[in-house]
Amino acid sequence: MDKMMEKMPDKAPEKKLRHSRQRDMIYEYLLSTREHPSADMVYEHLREANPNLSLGTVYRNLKLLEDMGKVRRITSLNHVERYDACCADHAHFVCEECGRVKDLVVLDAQAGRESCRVDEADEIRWMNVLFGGICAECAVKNN
Amino acid sequence: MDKMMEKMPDKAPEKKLRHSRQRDMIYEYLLSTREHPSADMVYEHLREANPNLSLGTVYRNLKLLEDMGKVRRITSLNHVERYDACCADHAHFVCEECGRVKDLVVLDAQAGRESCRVDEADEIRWMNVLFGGICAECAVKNN
DNA sequence: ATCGATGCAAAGGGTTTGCAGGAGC
DNA sequence: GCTCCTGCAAACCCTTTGCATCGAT
Repeated sequence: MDKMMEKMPDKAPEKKLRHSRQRDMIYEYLLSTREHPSADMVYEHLREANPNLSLGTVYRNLKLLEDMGKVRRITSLNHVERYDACCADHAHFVCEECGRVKDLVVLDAQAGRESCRVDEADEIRWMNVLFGGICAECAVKNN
Repeated sequence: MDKMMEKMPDKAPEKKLRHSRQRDMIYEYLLSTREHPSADMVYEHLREANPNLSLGTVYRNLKLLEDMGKVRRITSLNHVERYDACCADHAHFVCEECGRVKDLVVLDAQAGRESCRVDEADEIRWMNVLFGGICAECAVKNN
């Protein structure tokens, strides 16, 4: 039905990566910001210093970085993926109004898993905890 | 940046809904299944009995039902939204391989919220807890 | 010299929308 | 009969991809 990821059971042929300036820039930007940018936000930001960077390159490298486990994708709002360089277990809060994404500290990720009673036969590879609502800043603006 | 939801602070003009056979069918199907169908899956299913149903109608009604709070949207995998008629707090597990979405009982949703230390100034309207991995069925198939 | 990475632009694919005709009330 | 709703198809928009060229090793 959907064409899901076609990963072989964890032993992909893995062609070797070559070094690339663009990939470095993208990863460094993700490390430096806490705004959880979308591909387009990354593109717009880096393009200032690098006018002929292409959006396709941003997408390709974000996917590579994700496969390498250096970046994670937060499925957010309105069909736009947002990216985060920090891969530790933590949750997010999205504001429905301004789209801002905030990090949340998860006190006990293991407890979170357990509290959801995941079937032991299902293998969990990741968890994504997302809260939505109106952030303090927007609430003030709306008064 | 994104064109977020344009909801007035909770008192939208709200034009009155008229009854519609299509909307009933869609909602009833969502109530009857536990497979968390995408818009397209709803469309394909209902089209068997109703050959000139249109996909646009399915999307429009899913959005209406969501606004009415009768249906919730689970942001899932690969940019496909999936829908669920049950609006109680519960979590989901998506299989990366077959795309199946399973319901999880959340033992204590309030504890879940608290364990993530959401800023008190941010107003939470919903939460979405999603686990991903390989479901038992696919693990067997891959052996 | 090889082969991965890039830029560009076109194609994909899920979702939304404009419009004319049809259905609820 | 006034509006909302529907079907159809085109438009949208984020993301992916084909291709010729560039660049890392």
